[in-house]
Amino acid sequence: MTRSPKVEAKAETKDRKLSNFLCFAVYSANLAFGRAYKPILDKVGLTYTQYIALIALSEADELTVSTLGERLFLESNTLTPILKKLELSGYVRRARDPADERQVRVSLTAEGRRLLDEDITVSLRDATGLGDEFPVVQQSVARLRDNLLRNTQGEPNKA
Amino acid sequence: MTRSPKVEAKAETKDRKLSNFLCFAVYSANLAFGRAYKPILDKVGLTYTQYIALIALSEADELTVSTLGERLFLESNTLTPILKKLELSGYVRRARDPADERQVRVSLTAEGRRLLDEDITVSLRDATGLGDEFPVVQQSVARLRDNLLRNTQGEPNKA
DNA sequence: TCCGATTTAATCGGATACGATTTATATTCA
DNA sequence: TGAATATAAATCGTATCCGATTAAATCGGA
Repeated sequence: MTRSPKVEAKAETKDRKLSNFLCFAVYSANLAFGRAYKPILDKVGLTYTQYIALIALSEADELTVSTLGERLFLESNTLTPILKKLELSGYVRRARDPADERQVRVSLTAEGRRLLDEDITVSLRDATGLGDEFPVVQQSVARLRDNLLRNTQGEPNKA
Repeated sequence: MTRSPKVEAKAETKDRKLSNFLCFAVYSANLAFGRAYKPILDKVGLTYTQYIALIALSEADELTVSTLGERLFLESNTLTPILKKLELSGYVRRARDPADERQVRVSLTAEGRRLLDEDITVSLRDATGLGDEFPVVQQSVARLRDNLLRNTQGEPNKA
């Protein structure tokens, strides 16, 4: 009943299914989240990423673009256009820091803070169907992210 | 030691921190995966999404664009440009189905199959740092995705 | 049979991601 | 001081995502 190495190799090949890929689970779950938020955010004229940026700002105001980017894992090339739209929508203020004109400080407007206080996405907590597992999954995925970033950072062409 | 409702409400407000958002965890983990794959996929001239599409095709060949889209949770508006690039790269074949000219059948080329057989992303399994938890997290995230899609499908303006 | 309804891809416009570059400001040190 | 360096944000080109529409092929009922 011992399986030969050849059979095991073949079994491994068989295992390469989409459903076995953690990256695909995360990829498709992210798409699902975006679609779940869409109808809710449409009502306030926000996109998914814009909403996430607002949440980041609710934690600490007057952040620079780079600091905000560190929290969101994004850089100015992605963030700047998003913040400009949020400014145009009236949810955010952008202003050059007088002490260092290179930096742009971003903060919520009263309108932006009011929107976040409404907590428009409460209903989605149930939609995840995770129940008590919710915080566990959250922790696992966050840890996964941190591990990936740490273990693949700065070794672009190792082998 | 009983906390007043006001205190609990304040605690809930505090909970609305970025790190506590499951959607943000998934969002940022997806970014992290994309960055982890980038240096590996650059060597074979593929993008993250293109690679995921190839994996879906490795399971079943001669899929129509819609069927492939069902597995990837994407539609032709996103998939068509990706498949055209994969065809241009030589990893995929696209052909109208003679039995129904509306449909386009997609299949791997020998080159595409050879690429998948190399299993170029083995090294990333360690980078997740999840160890034995790997399949558990995968299942949880997949379940999260399925729940979200099921619980938010077709009720675009419920309340 | 034939024409309207349906189905399938493809197209188009807007909004991210992101590598690479550019611009403006600040710092450093010879 | 002032030229080289460094830093922060913005810009640009490419590749997704996705809602809406279009074009082509098929189906279905009178």
